[in-house]
Amino acid sequence: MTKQLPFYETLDLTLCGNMGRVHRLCREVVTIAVEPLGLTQSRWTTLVHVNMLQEGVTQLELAHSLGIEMPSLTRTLKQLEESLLIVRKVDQQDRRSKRIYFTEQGRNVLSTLQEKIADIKDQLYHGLSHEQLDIMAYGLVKMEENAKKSIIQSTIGENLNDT
Amino acid sequence: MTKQLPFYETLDLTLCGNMGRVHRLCREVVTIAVEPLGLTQSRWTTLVHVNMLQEGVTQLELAHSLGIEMPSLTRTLKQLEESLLIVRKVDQQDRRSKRIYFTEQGRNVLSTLQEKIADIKDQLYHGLSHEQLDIMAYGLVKMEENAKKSIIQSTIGENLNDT
DNA sequence: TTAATATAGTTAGCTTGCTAAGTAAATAGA
DNA sequence: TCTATTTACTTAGCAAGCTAACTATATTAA
Repeated sequence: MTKQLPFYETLDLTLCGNMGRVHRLCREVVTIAVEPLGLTQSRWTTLVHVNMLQEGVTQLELAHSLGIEMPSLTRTLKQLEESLLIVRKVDQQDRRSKRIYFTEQGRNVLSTLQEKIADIKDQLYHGLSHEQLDIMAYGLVKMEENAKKSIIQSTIGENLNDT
Repeated sequence: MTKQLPFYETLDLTLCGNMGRVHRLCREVVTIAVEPLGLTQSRWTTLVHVNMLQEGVTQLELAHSLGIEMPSLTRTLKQLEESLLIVRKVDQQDRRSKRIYFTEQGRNVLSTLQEKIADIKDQLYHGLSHEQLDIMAYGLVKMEENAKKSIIQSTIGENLNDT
């Protein structure tokens, strides 16, 4: 009833391609839903994470939470600031870092956004049990660990070649 | 032993972000490994799919298999052709379509590529059972279906507004 | 047979990830 | 205290996904 496809075999050929495709599709679903708010994928994701980590978060903390690099975040924050949804304030304790705050308008957009996301979540996970979703989460975390380990080892290999 | 994270809760906030991150990381692992071959992610993925669907496949069939749109594929094929790994021949039965074939050099690259991918697959799936991987596959397929259904419904909604 | 529509592929330009290299502020060492 | 290094962020430009709009060929209908 639950199993269906030989994942191990399927991915033998396409590796992580399936994940990329599903990711693009899910992203598209949300983007269609939030289009009236003038939000693209990177913008709505960023708003959700700012709220999750609390206002006043630094850009570095935010980038880490989103799993993206600083330059990618810089661009998105610039766009959000231009749309008057957030403001960036220099931290007076450490004037290198900037902290993110919502504007009034930003908070309104966030609350509409969260309602829409809740609806979509139900649609996307339809037909999957909490148990199955937990196993998927475990698998994703495991693969992320494995990938990072592998990347680190490649980097060490490079450095050895330098000497 | 297997479960660990509350996926359902985690994704409540970040939705498909986890998938995107894991996808980017896995892609990076392969890209590092195949860099000596001068292949980027889109190029090696395309080579693997051409081989999977057999030489002589049309661009449309290939795009569908890769889960990407034609313009994305056009660019990648152009690069692969410039690197002398494939050739595109106009189908004489239907002169609109083009069929893809490997060059001698392309076949050599493919075989090295496949060895490397097999190694990486083992690394990335390390610590996951076939059963867990099957559940992940099922979940991905299910989410893909759900997402497509949702996108179709949005499109219908748009058309109704037009009348 | 000719005009209208559909299909395969291309081109142009957007989004959002990335790395490399730069600036300005903070910290460590001489 | 003054220089050197590290850190937070920015800028510039590449990679690879996308849509919209184009060309050329094939099909369908008048």
